[in-house]
Amino acid sequence: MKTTRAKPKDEKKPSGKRDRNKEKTKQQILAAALELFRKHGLEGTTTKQISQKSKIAEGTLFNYFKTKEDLALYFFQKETSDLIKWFAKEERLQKAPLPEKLFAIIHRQLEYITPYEDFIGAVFFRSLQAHSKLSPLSLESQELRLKYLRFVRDVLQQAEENEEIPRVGEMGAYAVGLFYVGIVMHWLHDGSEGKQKTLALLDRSLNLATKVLKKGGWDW
Amino acid sequence: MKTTRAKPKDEKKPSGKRDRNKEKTKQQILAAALELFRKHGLEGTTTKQISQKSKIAEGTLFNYFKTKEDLALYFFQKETSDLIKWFAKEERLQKAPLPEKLFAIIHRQLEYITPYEDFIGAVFFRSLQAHSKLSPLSLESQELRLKYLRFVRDVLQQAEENEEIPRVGEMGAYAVGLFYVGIVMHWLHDGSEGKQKTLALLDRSLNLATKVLKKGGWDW
DNA sequence: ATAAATAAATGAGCATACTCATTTTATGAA
DNA sequence: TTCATAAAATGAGTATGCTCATTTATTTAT
Repeated sequence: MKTTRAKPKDEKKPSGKRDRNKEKTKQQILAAALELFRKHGLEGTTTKQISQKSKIAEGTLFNYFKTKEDLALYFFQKETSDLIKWFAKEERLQKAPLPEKLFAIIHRQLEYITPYEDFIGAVFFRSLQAHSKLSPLSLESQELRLKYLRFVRDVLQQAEENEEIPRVGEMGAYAVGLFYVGIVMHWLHDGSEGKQKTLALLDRSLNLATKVLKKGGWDW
Repeated sequence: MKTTRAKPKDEKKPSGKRDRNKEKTKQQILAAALELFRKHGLEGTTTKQISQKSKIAEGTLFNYFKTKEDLALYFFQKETSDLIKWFAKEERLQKAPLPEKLFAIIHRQLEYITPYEDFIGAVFFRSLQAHSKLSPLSLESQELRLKYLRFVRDVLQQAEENEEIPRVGEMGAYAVGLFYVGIVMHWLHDGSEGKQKTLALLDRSLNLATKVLKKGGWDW
């Protein structure tokens, strides 16, 4: 095996063009879809438009993504993984007190989704639902949630170790996640300039929660 | 005006048959839809099936409900109004301490949705999203949310007046609503016999929350 | 009772998410 | 280079949610 001519750039696998094309096509689709979703929202974007903009046949789209929602879900996958990467680099933030950390994290998430407001309104809540066999989102969205919860749990664990807060364990991460859902809900309704109201709410509630936690009584 | 013959049963408006038929048809549709949603879920039920079962033409369905989701939303409208009626009759419960009240309320909600689990999985979260102009849910679901929040606020207000808890105001209702969302999320994932785990979680968290609230530090 | 006006029902037709049998393209072997 | 095989692209076809011009049923006026 691996007999014939040597290729200019060495590659682990004898294949090449195929994989490269595949990846390129996938990226084309994602770029086109995100652009269209941002401009016209989820329902306002047809798979035909996406495939045209990606310069592929309509059928091809479904070789890459099982459903249009799957495609939309990719946005949240990227959002989550970008968030985690970003946080890993923010050294100053790592040492900040917990409420500041959480504020920065959620604030960044809100900034990230800002250009996609309409789209988010239509998809965010669906991205939460898992299981229901009929929904094609099930498995992937499940994984996504877990990834996010793990990230939050790590942040909280650090605060536990620093004795900033008592033990909150898994449930703490779950609570923060739910809190985030509530914040996004508020954010979607928030008509104030620059969504100030949501940011104020975010700040107040995080401080309150931390104060309450510090005060103890968390005999879970 | 109002000249001609007198009708046997006096009616405010001269009309009659039309309104009665309309109401009957609406009820037929709702009954058929709920039955099918329960059996086959939301996606598993076609509008054709619903109209056949309702003995109407497919187009007629859309004279009564703008979209299939609208039809699904009716379930939650009924759930909420049934809940409110139920609570109004539960005199013993009215006098119970807050955590017990909230437990009973949420527990009843969970029991109500139990036969529709698959369906709920697909629709519950969508019913939360408002606004997004594209979603036909917007207005009605908004109203529904407000109705529920008002109900919870009243329950909390009573607890405030009895000095069971400090003032929590609007935000308290919002928090309970969000908590309910979290519970439903947990419930959907809960594979334990009779959803015991969710019920245990419900109990524990309500007690904890009340304890924390009583301890004070709620300088919102 | 009859006709005019209005409301409701109808179903053919449309748009679109998605499928699948067929065609095209890339790969490895001879 | 040539062929056989496997992967990927294709687009006509399908199912379904929903629209709308037309038909049918009910009410009001004469």
